[in-house]
Amino acid sequence: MDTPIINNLFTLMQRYRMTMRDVINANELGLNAMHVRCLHIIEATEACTANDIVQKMQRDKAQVARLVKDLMNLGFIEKNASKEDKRRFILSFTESGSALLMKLLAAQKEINNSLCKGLNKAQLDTFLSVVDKMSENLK
Amino acid sequence: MDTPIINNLFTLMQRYRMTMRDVINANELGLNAMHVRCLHIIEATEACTANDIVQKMQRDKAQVARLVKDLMNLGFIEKNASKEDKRRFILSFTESGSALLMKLLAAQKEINNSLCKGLNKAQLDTFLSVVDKMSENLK
DNA sequence: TGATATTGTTGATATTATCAACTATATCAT
DNA sequence: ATGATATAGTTGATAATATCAACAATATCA
Repeated sequence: MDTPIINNLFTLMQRYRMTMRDVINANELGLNAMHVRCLHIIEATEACTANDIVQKMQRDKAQVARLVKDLMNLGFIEKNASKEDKRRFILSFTESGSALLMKLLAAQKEINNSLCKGLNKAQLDTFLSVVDKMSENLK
Repeated sequence: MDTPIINNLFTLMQRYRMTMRDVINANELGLNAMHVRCLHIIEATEACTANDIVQKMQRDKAQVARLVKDLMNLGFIEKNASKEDKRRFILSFTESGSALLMKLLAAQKEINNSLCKGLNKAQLDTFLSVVDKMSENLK
């Protein structure tokens, strides 16, 4: 049996997680990789709610609720009930959260750069379209 | 910030894990996804040892030791000390393990097919080389 | 208005991952 | 040959990630 494609992906993801963990540990915060992903999503999403994070990360809402709670307890974000829909809470950064975010964005960019080193645009485009097609195939 | 490539990969891996879990549950054994990956590696590796699995899965040896122990307790594999090096244990399938493997290989193949549906060889080749290059970049 | 759906929280638990300490065996340099 | 160092594997402790079910509050729709 020729080893399935997915194994190469497992290896890549493993390496990525380790790289990410090093960065996070280097900054010595009470955070893990999923917290960081949440922060990035909150930043990138207009009036982000917990449910937005659920959609974008494709994770269970229970998991997300806990990550958000942690981030609030750590004082990086706060939530306010939406005026249009009181079930929703809009997430936003505190001052210390914004400061943290700056650092994380810089780190993320650096990781992304080293990830893509030696690859040209055509390769990356093909890669991305294949990834998305595969996700679609499994939906 | 354009969302980093890795997010698309996270989504894909998540979908893959869910697909895999469905298949495994359908087989209704005391196994999880990592057990299944171990079995595949044992099958694909001549005189496979725990350390081979560690290398190929890029996981901690403690984690692998426990997965192997589970598989033995479930009666799917057995281990025998290598004659050349008594620290090593060669892993092999029991009869019921072989039977299980047949089913898992079929399932794996099916998943792999649906994963690659609608993608041509050139795309898949580029994809794989990019994945490997990225792994290399993070090493 | 009542039935149904959505958003988010919590409890319980399973799965996956990490690190350190340890045993046994092997290897290597002297 | 012996002692130092390295490797293979095990176990304990714990952290990180994920899943499912039950629930409260609010929204939507017939």
